[in-house]
Parts: sequence; structure tokens; C-alpha cells
Amino acid sequence: MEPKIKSKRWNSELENSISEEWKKSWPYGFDEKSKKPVYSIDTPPPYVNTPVHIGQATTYVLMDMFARFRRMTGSNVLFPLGLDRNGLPIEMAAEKKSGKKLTEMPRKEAITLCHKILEESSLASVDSFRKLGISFNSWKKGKGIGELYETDSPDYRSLTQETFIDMLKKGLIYEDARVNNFCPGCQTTLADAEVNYENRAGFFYNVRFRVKETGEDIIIATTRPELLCTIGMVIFNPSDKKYRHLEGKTAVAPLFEKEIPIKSHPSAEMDKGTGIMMVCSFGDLADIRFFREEKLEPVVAINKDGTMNKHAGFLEGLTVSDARKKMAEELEKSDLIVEKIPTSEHRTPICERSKDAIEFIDMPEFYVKQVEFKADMKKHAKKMKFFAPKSRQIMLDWIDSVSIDWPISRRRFYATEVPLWYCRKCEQKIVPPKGGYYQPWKEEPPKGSDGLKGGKCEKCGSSDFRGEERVFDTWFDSSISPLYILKYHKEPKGFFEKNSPCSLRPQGKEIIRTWLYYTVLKDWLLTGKVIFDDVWINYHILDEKGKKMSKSLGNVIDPQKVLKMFGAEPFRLWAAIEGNLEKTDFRCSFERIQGAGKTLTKLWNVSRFISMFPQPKSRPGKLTPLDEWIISEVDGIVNDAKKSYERYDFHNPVARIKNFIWETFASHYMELVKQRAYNEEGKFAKEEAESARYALHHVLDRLMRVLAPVLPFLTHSVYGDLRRKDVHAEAFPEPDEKLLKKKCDFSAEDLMTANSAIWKAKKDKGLSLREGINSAKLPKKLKSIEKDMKATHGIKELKYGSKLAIKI
RNA sequence: GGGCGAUUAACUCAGCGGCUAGAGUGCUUCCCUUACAAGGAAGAAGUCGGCGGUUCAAAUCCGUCAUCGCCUACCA
Repeated sequence: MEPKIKSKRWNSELENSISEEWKKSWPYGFDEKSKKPVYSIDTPPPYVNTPVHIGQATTYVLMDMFARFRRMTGSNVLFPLGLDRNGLPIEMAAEKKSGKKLTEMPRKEAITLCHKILEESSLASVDSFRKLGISFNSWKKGKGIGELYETDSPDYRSLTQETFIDMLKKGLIYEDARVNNFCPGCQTTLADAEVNYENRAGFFYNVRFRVKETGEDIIIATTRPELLCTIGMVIFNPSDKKYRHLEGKTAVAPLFEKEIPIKSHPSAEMDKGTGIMMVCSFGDLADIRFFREEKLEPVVAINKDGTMNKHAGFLEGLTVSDARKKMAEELEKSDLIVEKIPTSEHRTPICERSKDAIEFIDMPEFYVKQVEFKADMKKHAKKMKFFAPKSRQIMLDWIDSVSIDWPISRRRFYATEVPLWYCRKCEQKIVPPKGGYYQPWKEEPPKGSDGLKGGKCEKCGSSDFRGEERVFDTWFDSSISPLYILKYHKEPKGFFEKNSPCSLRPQGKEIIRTWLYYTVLKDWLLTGKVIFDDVWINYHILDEKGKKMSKSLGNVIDPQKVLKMFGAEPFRLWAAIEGNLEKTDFRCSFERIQGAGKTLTKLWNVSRFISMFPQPKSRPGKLTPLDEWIISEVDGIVNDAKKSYERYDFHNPVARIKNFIWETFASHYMELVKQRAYNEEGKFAKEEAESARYALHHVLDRLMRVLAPVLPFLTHSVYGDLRRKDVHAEAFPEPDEKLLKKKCDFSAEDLMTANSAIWKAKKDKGLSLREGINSAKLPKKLKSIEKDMKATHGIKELKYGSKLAIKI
């Protein structure tokens, strides 16, 4: 008998030919006319200027498994690909490439440089996605449902602006000048979510102050001596006896001779530093809060370029870090520093993008209200189903730590423009109508804007307008991705109404506080809905040594390299089996991806073996007990896999399926059924052979379908060769309930133990596995498969007892 | 400082109240048996981080300590 499948192993060239086939007619487009329920996946748009690395590729592969599985269970899957092209990362790349600061050139020029970066940005990521077999709805850019979208397209940006106009009118957005995180390098205000902390080396300076009334010295520790000129108060803990006599007295700041009140305050801890501290405006966010609560007048001594201003006296013009050094020197000269203790533990807030130290500067910015919605947000976080459930806590913790509203305006260039104009004469605000894409820095306000009357300022009649120059935080854009893909702006009462909330948000744990949090907040404020049903949070793929992949460490693995070395299928199988990305990080190892390839070879050859036998047209009237057993085994596994897949767990079921293929099926069932399936010597009845062939094909069929989401190429190839159908268009298999409930006489373990004992006995005697044995005693439960046991092992006399015994 | 997670075979990981604790890789011995030598068969290998406790029963639950990660915070 000749197998229908010719080659002896799976190879990645077969992937290429299937890719070519799919290129000609892409089978995964979104069908708007379909009556099936929509299952929507809000995929994370990767940045285009750097290609995705293997860790990200792993997450998209897993998302693809979710999508493919849902298609097989009767959903119309919305699985669009988006590309992120807005914001600081693009501007940073442009600055690096040109060697110039964008903030120091005309805006048009800066934008031209960004466009250049975007044009040159390779589409390596998109190519990787294609080769990995990811079934996004479309690879074509467009505005249609499911088409590839870009976050800087006029269509996307107009939705971003529309949401701003809406929220502004609803009073959910306001403008205010308050002290906030400011990055001197990027020259813009930042939200808390964009600030990271790093331990940086520095010093504790123990500085000598004088008490005006008593003339005594007090020693105050600080890491920011350059802020001495902004000191607002000196405080000590109310229960600290050492300083109690100073209550209400006046401290004199050294060098500046500034007089400030000394008070007791619970936020001063007795065992920190010297137990008495100075509060300056502003070393950190806590200082801001303190000044606000104590109604102190802050002195802002730092300019927005990160240099000291006139309030800093002799430090004026110096950068913050130079000023710190200079101040320390001056204090030392005057013998005002008692001690200087080096520390590597000084926690410094830094800009997530540029890594510059954050300063606190007041600027007028737009804010989205969020503090007053903390309780609502916690309710929403509890409503969404998190996979894994423990990931919910990350979001709850973050909500707890929110203390100020969300500043959304940025003083940068390549991002969505804040769509506003102002009358130059009377500062009347001009708000354009929803639906357009506006660039106020280079356009006049459009007709129909609020605040205009006949093209003139409604209030003063002037026609001289100033366009807003600020842009939005990129998260203000990103947080509407589910609205965009569900066509909120095009069909709020149609497609959106019908198909929201979005079924699934898959994303990394590190952007829970940004992407997930902001999306849930903003989309709820706009639509009144909790925008996601399910949230799948992935952990990270680490490098071979267990280190996080990052460009700076130089340990980034390109998926193209993996594709070239092994192809998509071993990588996909590895991604499913290696670890549980919902719960923990795991490592990327080429050795282990290659190892996954062995299972492909096994599965391929199992298929090849089965392909030798014709598939019976219908189910034989009677199946042998062995065949009934294997069918109930595979059906049970498929049934459990379905339940796990629904919970986004591919790891456990696929590992189990892999084990089933190698052990239960290939090593034991196939060995036992071979002779009967061949039936070349006519030892078995025709019906018995038919039963074997039916069971073999049944198992193959189930394996192909249950693995189709994981191994789209291999299953497509095998199923296509043997069934002439596309496995991806098949339904996910339902078990044979009758067989599943029927109890077999024996278990898989009984069978394996018996086989192993016989093989071991032969081996111990130095016999080949093909040689026969005279007698064997097997457990009674195996009696129903006597014929198969005899034929497989060549047993002449078979007896039964409670114990297993082999005689040769 | 607070929180979360991890610690299981040489390595990478499953298992998370109940039969002698599993898998892959690696290792040892034998075998080209007509699906597969990128294979097959057999095998060695673990006081499940330490210490206490709950239970008839503990990798599994509780407490505590240690080490390593991550998140979070007003450590002057």
C-alpha cells in the first residue's frame, strides 16, 4: 500500500506554497453580510519604525489561535491589523536619524522628517505576520471593517479629534495650568503613566539650618539641594520630642537667608534622615500635594528647558544637575554641609521615552477627568473577565494609585492635533464640527465651528484666529482602538451598537496602566459601556538567559531569523506548548523551537501512515473494542481542548494532545492496530479491518481539526491532501457522546503497561520485538482485545489472571 | 515601605488536597521492525527552597524565613 502523502517529513517549504495559495485568495476576510455572531479582537498596533521581536510575534501567534478557534466554532471573526505611527517614538527616531532636535526647527520641517522615517520604516513586521500564518482580516490599508489601519491616517485622527470635541462639550475635558511631570528632553508634559522610576546614584546632603528665634542649628537631609531656594516649610513628626520645642519657630535657609515656618506634620517620619525635613516646590509629586494642602505659595525655580531661573539666584542658567553640584560646592565652602553620604538608591522619576529626569513645572494643559471616576473604574475592572484572573489586580492597583487627572496635551508635533482655534482678539475658543480631520497650526477654522458666526468671532467679530499648536498624548489616540475597529464614528447606531462591547482585548501586562486603563476609561466616558468582555494579558518572552529582550541589551531576536531557521509551524507549536504566557514569563530557545519540530515530523508521519488506507465511506456497523476505546480517548481530549481554548488556554490542551500523539496513539494504538488495518494475511474479518481504518481516519480527522488553530499550515496541507477540503473552514469537532459515556473494559494505562511489559520481556531475552512468545498472562480486562494483542506481539497462548506475567 | 509572583530531575517547565510526583531536552544501553533514525524500545535521575502548622492524607492549604523577579509608594 502506498501512502497518499509522499514526503517523509514536514518542511517549511510547504509553508511557502500555502502562503502563495493564500496570497491569491485570502480566506480570512471579514464578511459584513454574514449572519454569524461577531467575535472582535482589538489587536495591539505595533510601532512601525522598529520591527516586532520574537516575544511580540509569540503573542500575535497566540491571538491568531484565538481567532482561528472562534472561526471554527461559528463566529464571524473581526481580527484587524493596526499599525501605530503616532507620537514620541517616531519623533525620537527622527531626531536620532537627523541628529537634530525637532523642538528646535520649524514644525513643517519636523513633520517632514517624521514622514521620512515612516516611509523608510520597513514593513518587516507585516511580512513576519504573514509568514507566521496570522489570519488578520486583511493586509490592505483601508477604512472598511477589518482592513489594515494606521493610527496617523486622517480617518483615525478624525475619530480621535471627534472624541475630544465630544468630551470637551460634555465637560469631561478641561484646561488648567498646574504643576505636572515635565520632560526637559522632550519638552512636553507627561502623564504619570509615562513616567518610570530608576534608582540613580546621588548623595544625601546633611545641611545646616539656623533657627531664628533660638540661634540653634538644625541639620536637614536632602538629595535636591538646588531646590533650597524654593523651600516652603520645615516639618517634623508631632510625636518627636527632639524637635517639639521648635513648633511655630522660624528656620533660616542657608545661603538664601530665607525665613520659613517650622511646624509639626505627620508626613515627617522620625527615623528618616535626621527626623526633620524641608519641603520644596517641587522635588516630586508628593511636594506638590503638600503645597496644595498647606496652601503654600510655590516658587518655581526650574525652566521648561531644565535650567534654573532667576529664583535660584546664583544658580540661574545652570541645568538642574549642574546646579546641584554647584549648590553643594557653595554650601561646603561655607561649612554648611555637615555630611555627604553617597547613595545608589535614589529613586528618580524618568521619562519613559527619552530617559531624561522628570521635573515638575506648571503649564496649561488639557485634562481628562479621571480622579472622580476611580470607583467606577474599579467596578469596570471587576466586570471584565481577565485571563488570567490575577491580572485584574494589576489594574485595580493602578486605579488605586491614580491621584491627578489625565493630562492629554503634549507640546510635540507628530501626533493628532488638538482641534481648536482661538480668537486672537478676545481669546474666544473656536471648536470645529465633528467628523473632519483638523490641523489648526496650518489651517483656518472651518465653517460651522462653534464660536464662529459668518466666519467671524461670534463674540468680538474679529477674523483673526490662532490655531492651537499642541497635540495629543498617544494614549489619547490608542485608547479608542476598539471604537475605531467597531466603526463607532461611521455607524454608531449600526455596526457599533450591534457588536459592542468588543469581545477581546489581548495585550501585554506592562501596558495595563496605559492602554487598557485609558481605553476602558475613555470609551466608557464616551459610550457608557465597559468596552471589553474579555481581557487576555500576556507576560513576556525572555532571551535564552532569562533576560528581558530590549534593544539596549542587544538581545532582541528577529522573528524573520526564526522563520528562516525553522519555519512558522515549529515556532507556533513551541509558542503554545512551552509555557503559559498568561501566568508567567518564559524563555525563547532555538534548541527548543527546533525540538517542537520533532512533533511535527511525528504528526506528519502518523498522517502518512493513515493516508495509506482508504477512508471508509461510512461508519461500520460494529467497531471493535480497541477502536471504540481510541475514539473515546481522542474525543475526550478534543472535548476538553474546546473548553480550554474558550478560556484562551492553549498551553495545557496542546501539551496533552502532543502527548496523546506520541504515546497513546502512535506507540500503542497504532502498533496494536497495524496488522488489522493492513490485514494482508487475512487474519481478520473484513469488518474488523474496516473498523480499524475507520478509527484511524477518525483520529486523524479530530487531530487535524483540534490542531488547526495551532498549526494552520500543516493541518491545511494534510487535510487538503486527504479530504480535499480546507480544514480552516470546518467546524470544531463535537464528540461522539455515546462513545464518550460508554465505559471501556480497560484504560490507556492498562494497555500501555501490558505492551511495555511484553516489549521489556523480549528485550531482556535479547529478542527482536517482532519475534513471537509462547505464553503470556494478562489482566482480565484486556480480554476484549485479545485478537489484536495476539497478532501484535505474536503470542501463542494467552491466559488471564489478576497479575501480569510474560513467559518466553 | 506595601503588594503580587516564582522556587519541582543536570537544563526548561507542567501538576496546585488523594494511587509508586510528570513532560521535553540532555544522559546510559540496545535496535535501520515495511508511518517516522529529526525514529523506536528499555533505563538512570527529584527529602517538590528551609522550618513550623492544619489534615486520615500536603508540591498542592496556612504561617514564617531565605533567594530571585515584577508592580507600586511622599524613603527627606
